[in-house]
Amino acid sequence: MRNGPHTMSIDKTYDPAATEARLYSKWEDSGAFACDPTSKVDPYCIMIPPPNVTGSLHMGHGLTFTIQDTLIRFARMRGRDTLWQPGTDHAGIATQMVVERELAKEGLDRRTMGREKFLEKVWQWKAESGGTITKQLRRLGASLDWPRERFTLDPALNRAVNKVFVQLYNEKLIYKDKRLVNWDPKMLSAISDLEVESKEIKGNLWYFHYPIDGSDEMITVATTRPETMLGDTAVAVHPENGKLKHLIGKMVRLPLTDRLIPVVGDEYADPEKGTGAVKITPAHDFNDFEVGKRHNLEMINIFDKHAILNENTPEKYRGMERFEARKQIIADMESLGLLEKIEPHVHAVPHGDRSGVPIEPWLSEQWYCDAKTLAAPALKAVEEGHTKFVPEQWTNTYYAWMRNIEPWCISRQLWWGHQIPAWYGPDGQVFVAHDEEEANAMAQKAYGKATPLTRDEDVLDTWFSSALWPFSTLGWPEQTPELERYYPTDVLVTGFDIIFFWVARMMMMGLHFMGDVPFRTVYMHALVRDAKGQKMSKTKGNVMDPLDIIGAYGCDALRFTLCTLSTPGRDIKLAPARIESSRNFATKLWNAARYCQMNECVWQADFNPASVKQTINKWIIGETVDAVNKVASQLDAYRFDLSSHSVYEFVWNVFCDWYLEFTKPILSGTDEAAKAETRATTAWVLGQMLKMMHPFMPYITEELWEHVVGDGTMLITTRWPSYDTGLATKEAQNEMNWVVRVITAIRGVRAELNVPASAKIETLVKGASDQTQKRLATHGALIERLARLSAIGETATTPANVAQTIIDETTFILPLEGVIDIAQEKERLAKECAKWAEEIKKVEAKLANPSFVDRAPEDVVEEHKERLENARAMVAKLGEAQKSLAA
RNA sequence: GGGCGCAUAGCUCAGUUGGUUAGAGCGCAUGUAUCACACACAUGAGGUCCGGGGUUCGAGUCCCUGUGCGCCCACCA
Repeated sequence: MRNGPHTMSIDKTYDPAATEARLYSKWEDSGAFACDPTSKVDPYCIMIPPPNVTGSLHMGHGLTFTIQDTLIRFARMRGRDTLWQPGTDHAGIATQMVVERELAKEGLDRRTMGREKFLEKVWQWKAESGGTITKQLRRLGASLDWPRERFTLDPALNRAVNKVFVQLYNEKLIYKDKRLVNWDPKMLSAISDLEVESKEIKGNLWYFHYPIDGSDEMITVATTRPETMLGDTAVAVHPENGKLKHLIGKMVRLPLTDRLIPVVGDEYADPEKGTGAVKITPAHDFNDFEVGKRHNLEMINIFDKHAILNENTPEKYRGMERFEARKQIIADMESLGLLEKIEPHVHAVPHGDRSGVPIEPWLSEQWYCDAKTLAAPALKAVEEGHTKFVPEQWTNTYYAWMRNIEPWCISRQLWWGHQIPAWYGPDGQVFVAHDEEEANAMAQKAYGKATPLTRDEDVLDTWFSSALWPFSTLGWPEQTPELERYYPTDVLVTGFDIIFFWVARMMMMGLHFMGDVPFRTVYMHALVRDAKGQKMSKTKGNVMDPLDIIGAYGCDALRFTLCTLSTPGRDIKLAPARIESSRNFATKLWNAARYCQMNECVWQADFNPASVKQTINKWIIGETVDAVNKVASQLDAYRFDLSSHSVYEFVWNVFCDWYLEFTKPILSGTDEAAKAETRATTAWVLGQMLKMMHPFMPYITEELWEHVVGDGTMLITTRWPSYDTGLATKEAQNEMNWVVRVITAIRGVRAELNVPASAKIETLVKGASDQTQKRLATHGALIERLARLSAIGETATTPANVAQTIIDETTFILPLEGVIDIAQEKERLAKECAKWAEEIKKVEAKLANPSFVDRAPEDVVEEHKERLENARAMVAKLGEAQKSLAA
């Protein structure tokens, strides 16, 4: 009879843990995850957003990787040659901070260790903890092509980074500049604008008097940062400010210092703000820097890299930390009688997103990338539709940022990262080269002799190497078959929080170096929040660990839940109840499969769905085809919520609730031909369900595939169903819908009249058409079983005191005399009658409106007419039924 | 200051180019140990589609406006 593994009976309960461990290895070992660069079929590629190498899986990962895996599995089943490129990111600042913290526990400090020793430690740390995230990805069922795993600091990727750097430098798109940067005094590094987070701070506005030189007059300025006054080199007033413009050109004696500074006229000074006069500290404020440039002002840097006051400040303040200096200066100004007042003031203060400390605009020499130039083609590519955002509204966010893009500060004063490929000669001459050898050769040429060079100490912003990810992982700058085949990739799946950090920069670099966009579509998913909609955070204690959830409910339950909640434009509120219901869904499928096995519904490889004769089988095959197509088109539209819902509805509400119940009378009956056909159909439908569920719930479906099909194939690599839509017939659908309506109606009457579920009662039909007669002959046994009837008879007249329900032209009579409460039944009928009467009123009003009849499309009008007719018939029949009760 | 999103059942959310009686899950109520499944089955209750105005024969859906909530960017006088 049966052969292969499917002869093993399906256990009474599904054991996710055992299944997940076994099947993941089976898939991975079989090579199912691997792409085939030599293949002739269409490629499909997704680049993983590389998680931090030392990180561990959180719910945001859970979501993004579930979506990616769902897409990859779906594409794979549709016969595409899929590459889901795995890898991890070195995450410069984040990782360096983690390792520094670890070292601090041992009483070690990177500065005393030195660069080389420290980097050794970081690599060691990476070796120890770097596997965590990839192991966890496997637990999610992620079907990544593991042998192709890359790390952003791999030597090959370093070569790509250097090549890009050198070329952009030669094209003058990377340059060194001395200007204000966002300086993080804790990290002791410059950071980019994007790494700065504004935080609302309740501070003060201090009003200081500055004496005008050679007069008794004072000019008053307001500041939130008193300590910077030591670096003031001017006071600005608006050139048209009537009250203050007479001071332009005068000199001010800057208190606490001996310096004389000018009053300048500049439009930056807003007469409405503060006192109308503003102190100018060009070395410590971005706006003041611009004012300083316009007026050729001196720039006095008063901080060292720790934001401690330096030798450019009066001796008294030297060595003070910035906030300590602030207090002292306020006190000193007050004792000089130069503090006018203090006003409470709420303002935004920039903080380093990693260090959490206020950043300091600080004058230093850094490497910059000319993002404006690179952004132009990246903007155009989206405008022309070469890359599309889903949901579309993110396009605007992308545009807005790209159009106002500023130079990108790419150098970091860290050790962990790609060291900048620039070398300096003794005189400071710069040699930007692919490697030291090339730099030496350049120096030899420049100096006419071998000259020792020192390498730039800085490393590149992590996002610099991430920006190259879509092509560096494929082997660029080598012209590999992979690069040729998988670039541009199909879709990038990511959160909107890194649209600027990463998406925009991949676009810029991809277009510049590959001449094409890195991905055709960008799918932006939401943020995962807790059940109450709060952001998950350790401090709030509301973090849900995906691995805990997997342990408790199974991986498939978590994945399915995340998909169902993935509605575009809405954050995901992850409630345990939802995960539970997904787990229940998996159990439902499991039990349905058990039913099939118990009833010997055996998969037949040569089953032809067009050959079935039984209406229930024709019907379910049509429903299956519809469901498969619906799921596919919803997945194509990235509607994971709708597609998972469609799957759920079909499996539970169509297959389990109705079809399996329909099979029962046949499978326990005596018509062997019908039985055989139904068994084969059931197995076939179950197989199709496993296929359509597989992208969402890979484990349980693969496990059941072994039992149901058992021919040694793996579901992961089977083909997604594609059928002739002609398999769905309107007749079968109408007929089975009618059966469902009859059963539901009778059940409803029974329940409302409190007929015990165990009581089998008779029903009589009155006024049945030929079609209904025929249908009753076919499906009578089925209706009897599901509506718990003892028999279905016929009558020409309505007996007294019975319950009735009307389906189309037919009245179904439940002779419950003595059982039912007449008054209650009357009320039930009256209620239903009222509902239809309401409908009549509404539709009549519409049809009586001449402009509706004139202007609405004909079919809509026709439909309304039918509705009216139907409603009138219902009212008439219900009226009759009521009369029969009164008799 | 600039921009974006959301508001539908007690809760979480669907609702396609405007067109039957606005749907689902959870929760709730009632009943059921029925031979796949109590993580289940059956039946039911539950809605001012945020307020106001407009377009239209017809608006949950389109436009304007108001309110509430959330997010992004800019902003250290």
